Amino acid sequence: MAGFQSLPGFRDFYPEDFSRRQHIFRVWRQTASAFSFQEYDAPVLEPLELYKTKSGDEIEAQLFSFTDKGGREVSLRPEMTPTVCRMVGAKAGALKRPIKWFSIAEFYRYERAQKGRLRAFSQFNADIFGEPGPEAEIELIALLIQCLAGFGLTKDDFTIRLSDRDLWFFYLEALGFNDAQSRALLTAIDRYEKAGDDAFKVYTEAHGALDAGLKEKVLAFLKIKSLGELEAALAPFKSEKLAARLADWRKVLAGVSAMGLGDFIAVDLSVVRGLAYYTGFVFEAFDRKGDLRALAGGGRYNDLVKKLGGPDLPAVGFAIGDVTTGLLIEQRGLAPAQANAPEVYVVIGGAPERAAAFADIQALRAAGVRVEYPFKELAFGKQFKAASESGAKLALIYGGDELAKGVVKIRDLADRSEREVPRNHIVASVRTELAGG
RNA sequence: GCGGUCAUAGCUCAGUUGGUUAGAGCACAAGAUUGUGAUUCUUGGGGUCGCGGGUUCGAAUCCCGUUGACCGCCCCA
Repeated sequence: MAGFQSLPGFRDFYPEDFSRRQHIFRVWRQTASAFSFQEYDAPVLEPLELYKTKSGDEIEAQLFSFTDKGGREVSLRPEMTPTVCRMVGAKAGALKRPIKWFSIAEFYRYERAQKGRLRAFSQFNADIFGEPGPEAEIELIALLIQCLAGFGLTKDDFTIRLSDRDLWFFYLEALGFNDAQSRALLTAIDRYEKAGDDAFKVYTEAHGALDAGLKEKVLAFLKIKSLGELEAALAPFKSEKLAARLADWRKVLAGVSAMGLGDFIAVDLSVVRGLAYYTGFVFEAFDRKGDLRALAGGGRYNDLVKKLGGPDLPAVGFAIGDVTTGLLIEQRGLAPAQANAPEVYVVIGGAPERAAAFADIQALRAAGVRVEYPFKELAFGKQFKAASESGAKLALIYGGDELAKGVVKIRDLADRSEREVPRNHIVASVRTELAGG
């Protein structure tokens, strides 16, 4: 056993693990491109103050933060949102709207590792800046769905729960709660699913007993699971704010349905995300079977760019983690097999044939074909075994008989058929064969 | 930060009330097999039993500490 281990919550990516993660990244990147999002990246190390400004001083306990040799207080990035807000904020005037950006990056949090939660993990982040209307939510929710459906996951595997922090605030205001009371109630609502009635303790300790009738209304609102129920619940109120929120809800749900993704989305007002910086719609993606933690989460954060020193710029965004996504893909048997297997395995008769084989191997590789061959001289039987185990589709046979005739034998390793092709056409012949011939 | 379970080969694990040189399957490597692959057989490499200390004539086994993994709580950007 080696004297050193990786740090807790950090992972080594052996080739098999790496290719699993690459598959996840590939799907995310292709999907984001299809939605016409632009990729960016940023520093792994940022000023500690950036995260304290966004999340408060308490966040430091959960950061990989330290003082650098120049005396600067710094932190490994725990998330992308503050960074991307800074980047967009700095050049907001020069960027074409809508600003649709994504990134795939590794993040670091000083927390106790658990299933689906590590200290170093990767996330796909997608954000839209400069669009105040629900069109941005439609675009992002569709992207989120496709980022999971792209693995072969279906509406039976995951669901998007949609909620709305502003709607909650306006509703609680209409019921007569003040701002501080509403905030305490949202905390209770966030924990209600897990803690039940105990969730209201924080509220009652700070603001006194909660009127039974009002509590019932809050709980009824929390249990709303459809647009129809929401409309009915809001009907008695004559609030313009509530009417405007309802109009946005109709647009989002209609837009997502028109894309054929309506089955993936569920109205669920019990999701409020405990994060104070969200200002409107919030949404989370969950494993349907419920034995994994959240797959993805996001929402609208219209005040954050300004808070971090930029212009007043509306924004919506979400993030998906690689850890939980990987677990779900694994559980559903959707992991790809041998993603980077060679396409061609070259079987070489002996030393005299090696030079000819090398010339063609290099020509094929330069043409982009994935080619493998044995380093040492081996019996034909062993080479065919190795070819088969490599996962290659084709074997090219460079034997004395073939080279004397100026040909190469191509063997299809799946159906075991063979044919001879002229050596000077080898690249074109292999391409045709790989294309399905 | 708190509580629980666990740690033996690359992987999955066995290992008696403490007793000689710590085992199996899989995986890996070589040979049987000098022009055709999934079988079979033979052989081989690989472990200071997570690490440190203690008890004992003797520790993988018992005790203490420590590190790590997993599960739950807190938190979850």
